Amino acid sequence: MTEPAPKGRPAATRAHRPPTIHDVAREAGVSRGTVSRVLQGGHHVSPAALEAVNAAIRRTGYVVNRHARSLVMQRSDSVAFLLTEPQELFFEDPNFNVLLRGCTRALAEHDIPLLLMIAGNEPERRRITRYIAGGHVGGVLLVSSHSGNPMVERLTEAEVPVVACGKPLGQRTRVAYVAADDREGARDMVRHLRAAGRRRIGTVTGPQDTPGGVERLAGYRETLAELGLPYDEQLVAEGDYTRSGGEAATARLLAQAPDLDAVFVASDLMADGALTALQRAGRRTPEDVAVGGFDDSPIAPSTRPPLTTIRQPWDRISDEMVRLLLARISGEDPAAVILPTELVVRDSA
Amino acid sequence: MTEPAPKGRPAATRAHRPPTIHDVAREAGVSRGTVSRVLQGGHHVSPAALEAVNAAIRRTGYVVNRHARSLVMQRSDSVAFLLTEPQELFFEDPNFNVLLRGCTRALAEHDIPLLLMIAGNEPERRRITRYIAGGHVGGVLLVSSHSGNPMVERLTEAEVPVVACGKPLGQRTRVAYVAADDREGARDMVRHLRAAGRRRIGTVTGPQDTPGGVERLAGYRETLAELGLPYDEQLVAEGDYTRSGGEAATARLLAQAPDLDAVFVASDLMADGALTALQRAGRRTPEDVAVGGFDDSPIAPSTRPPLTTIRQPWDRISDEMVRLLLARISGEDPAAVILPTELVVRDSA
DNA sequence: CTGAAAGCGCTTACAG
DNA sequence: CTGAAAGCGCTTACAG
Repeated sequence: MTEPAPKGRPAATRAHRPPTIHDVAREAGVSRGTVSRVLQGGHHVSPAALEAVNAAIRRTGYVVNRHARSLVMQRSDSVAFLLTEPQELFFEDPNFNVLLRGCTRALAEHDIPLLLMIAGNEPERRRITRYIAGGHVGGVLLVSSHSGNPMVERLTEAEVPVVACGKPLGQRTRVAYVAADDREGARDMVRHLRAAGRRRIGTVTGPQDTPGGVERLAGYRETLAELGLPYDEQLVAEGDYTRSGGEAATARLLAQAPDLDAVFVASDLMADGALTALQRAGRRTPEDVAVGGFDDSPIAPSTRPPLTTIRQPWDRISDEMVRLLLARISGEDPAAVILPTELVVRDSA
Repeated sequence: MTEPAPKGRPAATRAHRPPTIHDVAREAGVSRGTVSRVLQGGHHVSPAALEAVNAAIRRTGYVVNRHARSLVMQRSDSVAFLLTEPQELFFEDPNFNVLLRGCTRALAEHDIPLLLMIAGNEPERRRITRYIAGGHVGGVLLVSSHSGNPMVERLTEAEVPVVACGKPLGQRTRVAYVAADDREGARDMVRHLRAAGRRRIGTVTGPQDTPGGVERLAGYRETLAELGLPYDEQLVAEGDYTRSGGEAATARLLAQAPDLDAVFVASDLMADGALTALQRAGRRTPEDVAVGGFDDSPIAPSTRPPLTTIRQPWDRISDEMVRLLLARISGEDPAAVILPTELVVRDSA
């Protein structure tokens, strides 16, 4: 007694409907309400009923219909990974990959799907704001380091739980975030450089409207003072977290302070550019000029020479971002989590 | 007359519900059915009603609730981007970024959310299969080049529309795919090398269980024959699409055929490794040994020297993958789309 | 502890 | 062309 297939039926329509809560209820000899209670954690359910339902679920291969659930619960079970950096950075910087990978994994462990959203321009930002504010997403993992990002405020206004990667700068509202201890990491690197006998230590900073840009420079300054080394503006150049930006900044440094014997570069990608600039200038690394990076990104082991750097604990950062977001979603107040970094010594310093 | 906020209300619950189809209907003075018909494309709706509804939508700021829609339509409006490559490759190879970025953009233009899924091992694959087969996804963009990937068959079995990037090898079922013209691209590169005066042209291939590995080698062989150059097994080494794999394969080539004066490397990442191997061996590029890559990946302009390579049209590939998938979802039969490549001449050859 | 019932927001035959 | 009504699969007070 098979029904004739309707003409032009879309490929997406399944021939046989997957089992519903109704099938499970019948199979287990209980009501749909009881099945639902089991699904919600099994509270207020007798052991016998619980067992019967679980067995029925197994037999039928039941999987909850998330659309139905989201509809009645008035919220989505998915999480957005929202990237608001310019797209070249996303292409170039392996850190984004690592973070995206880590968050996908951490969410998968909670069986939560990740929606990738990239907001490169204002129309995109508006579209995405509308989508998220429409309640299609349970929470947002926000990657946007530059100060004054309009998305932070818009999402907060829409009452969507948000956790940022890195402390959002220039925001009036308090937002939960996870960050590595940038300042302490910078201090470790400068101490390492000094311990290796360097005295004229320059730095290529990140953009000064990003937390990493500000904090790593602060750590550099503090440690210089602590070590009794003078702070010299000629020894500081600002980069933009790109490889070519790092190369250019290092070239400026070399022109301003030809006698430098070490440079702390605020990201590995920029440090790779610094290596190129030094080679171009005929300086050997590390013999003439030692180079220290930041991130321990996937490129660090394969630069020439391999990069001494500060490891950001990306897996832990991902885990904590997801943990904080789930906490926010279930009503907890925002919190900040700062994770320790680690010096990784290779050949460049 | 504000209600007291219930204690412990989850942050995700909105204070004021977004407008529903019901609000729009009331505002426009029509029934909910008519509003829905307008939403579905405005067929069988009088111009007056259509206008009234559209105005009401604008006034209320109505956005369709996708959960409700998916529930009643029995299918999801989202698309999965499914990655089944080993994760190191995802970290290292910028092509994945470019493709992911392109697909996110192309889907965004259709207002379709992208779910990122990474299946690194069998438990993951099972979990993801269950999720997708559960109907939580309207279709799948599959990135998996290695032959015999179990996901292809499982997804086809689950009757989920699939479009692959690159021709899936060793599958019994026919699956839609989009690919660059690997063979023709390889031919262009070998011709270019020969035109530059090279006679002992080696090649580092991709894995021979991937379409790119097989096709680019085939193009190499054909062109050698066409040019009257002998095919010499000592001139061929297999790589694994990683930078270090390319370096190792090139070192083998150098040992087997010390007199080679050019090498066609089947990916830019491996070509970067090849550059390192050559430099280690004291060979200058391009003076002693010319190097041609494949991909025109983001790293190509910044290798040393900048890489001459074959451009894969990633934006078009993304567009076509999304177009094909949408066609599949609306019931069309699978198709294959082959896109032309382009020689990009820089300094390495 | 458990069942019956209402309702989440939408789409779609079915009559008119 | 249009409205009333049923129903998608689930959750959750409300009675018992």
